[in-house]
Amino acid sequence: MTATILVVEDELAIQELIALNLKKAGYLVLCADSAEQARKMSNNVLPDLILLDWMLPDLSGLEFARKLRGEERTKNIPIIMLTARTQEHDKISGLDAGADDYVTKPFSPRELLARIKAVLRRRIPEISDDILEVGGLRLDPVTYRVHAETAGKLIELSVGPTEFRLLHFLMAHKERVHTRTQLLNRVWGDHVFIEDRTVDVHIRRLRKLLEQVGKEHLVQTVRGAGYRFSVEKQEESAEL
Amino acid sequence: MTATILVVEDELAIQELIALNLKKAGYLVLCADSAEQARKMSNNVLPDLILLDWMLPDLSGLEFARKLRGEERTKNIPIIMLTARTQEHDKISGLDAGADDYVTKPFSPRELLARIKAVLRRRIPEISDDILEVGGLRLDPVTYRVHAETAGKLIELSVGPTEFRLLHFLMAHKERVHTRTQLLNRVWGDHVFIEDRTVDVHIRRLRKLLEQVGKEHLVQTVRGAGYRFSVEKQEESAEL
DNA sequence: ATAAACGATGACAATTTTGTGACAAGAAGA
DNA sequence: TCTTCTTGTCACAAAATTGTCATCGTTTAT
Repeated sequence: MTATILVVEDELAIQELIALNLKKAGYLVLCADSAEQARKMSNNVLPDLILLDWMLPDLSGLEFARKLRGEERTKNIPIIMLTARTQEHDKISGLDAGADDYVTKPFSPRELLARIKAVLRRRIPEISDDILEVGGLRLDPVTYRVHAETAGKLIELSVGPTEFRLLHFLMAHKERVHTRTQLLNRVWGDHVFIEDRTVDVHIRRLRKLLEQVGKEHLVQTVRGAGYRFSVEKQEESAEL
Repeated sequence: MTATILVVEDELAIQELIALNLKKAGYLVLCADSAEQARKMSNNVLPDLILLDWMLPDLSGLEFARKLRGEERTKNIPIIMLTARTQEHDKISGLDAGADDYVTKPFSPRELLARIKAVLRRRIPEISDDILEVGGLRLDPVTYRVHAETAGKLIELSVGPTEFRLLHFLMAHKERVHTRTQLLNRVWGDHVFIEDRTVDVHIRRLRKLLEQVGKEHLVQTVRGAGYRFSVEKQEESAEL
């Protein structure tokens, strides 16, 4: 559960404060006060999360984030941007460059910690190529096939590429509710500009497929939140 | 539980003394010896509490407090005034400017610490994604599910989005009374324009759900104050 | 005791959210 | 090129949620 966090911040007072906070919270902390130094550090140790100030002496935090995202080794490390600016366009370009979250100065250490926790918790393990078997469904990422077991018989479903990825993701993270935006980011990709409602349509298509084998209950709607792949029944509240 | 405290005090000896004490008590400390310096610091970091000397070289502590109160980001940070004067009218104008408490010099570190603790205790903690289990209820923010244990059986409740957030908040801050306005701010959001009474209705809906599993006693009314989620039984008012 | 304040409750209409079929643009393949 | 599939968006239908109100029951104060 302990994670290593790399703090890139050139104002030493702030750097120190953050470091203290993080250490108290049980994280391992690395500090750098420039992009160059940060680069060197991440050559040796790959942190679990990077806390990155927007303004750095040698390179803008934005550029640095882009660099990190560009390299295979570092591209999946979550980044939290620390920025003094509050303009909307900055938010967008910060997130666009791959920041997972951002915190504007002045920030409260308490809030920062909460966000760090949130990002780390959100960190979902990479999807592997393992065969997934959940709720009578069997999905094989290698052969791209989905089979359903109904009454002892195995039936293959013809799933389109997108539905396959969607189902794959949902099965890999079953029981957990995913917002439409999360699904777009994880299944379609981080940078797509697609309507949230599109997810609904694909969920619909997925359900249609699962209907053929009587498994449509596996994909559940959580009103106001998102969707969930779940083996447990969705409980009807007893009526009054 | 650890909090960040900004100490604004121009007498270095005192500043140091305070800082030492606070650090010993496990707080994170930032120091400034002028309003100007304090302002710079609060551009970067929002402390959980500000310890503010009445007399500063550049600006009176009073004015500084007013400034803090005037800005959206800082207006909710509790302030403890440190003053050498003991006149009643100073107390009043100090509190008027938004100080939550004040301590007169000379003070005992023990007293200062006690007051700091008291002020910080009022602070409402953040909500996290942890599973909450209270009074036979189990709420899981990740799966968006609420289960109740009745007679050894687990029953899932179908909770709507708002009731879910409300229940989440109440459970996260159990045993504490929340006014309707506080609930609106924390559950609905800060800037909504919704009637206070609406909270009643949602409390009612929540209770209705909990009734199904015989847990309606968990949500209690505190007349004239607000509502409370409590495991302890509501006391029968013993008359005097 | 009576009035005033406060909270509980049921009803309801407006709004929000989700389901669903259709469609056109594009991709892939023959 | 001509099909065939896939996919993102839209419009509308269906369903659930939610804020407000009117009313009623309780407690508190005068």
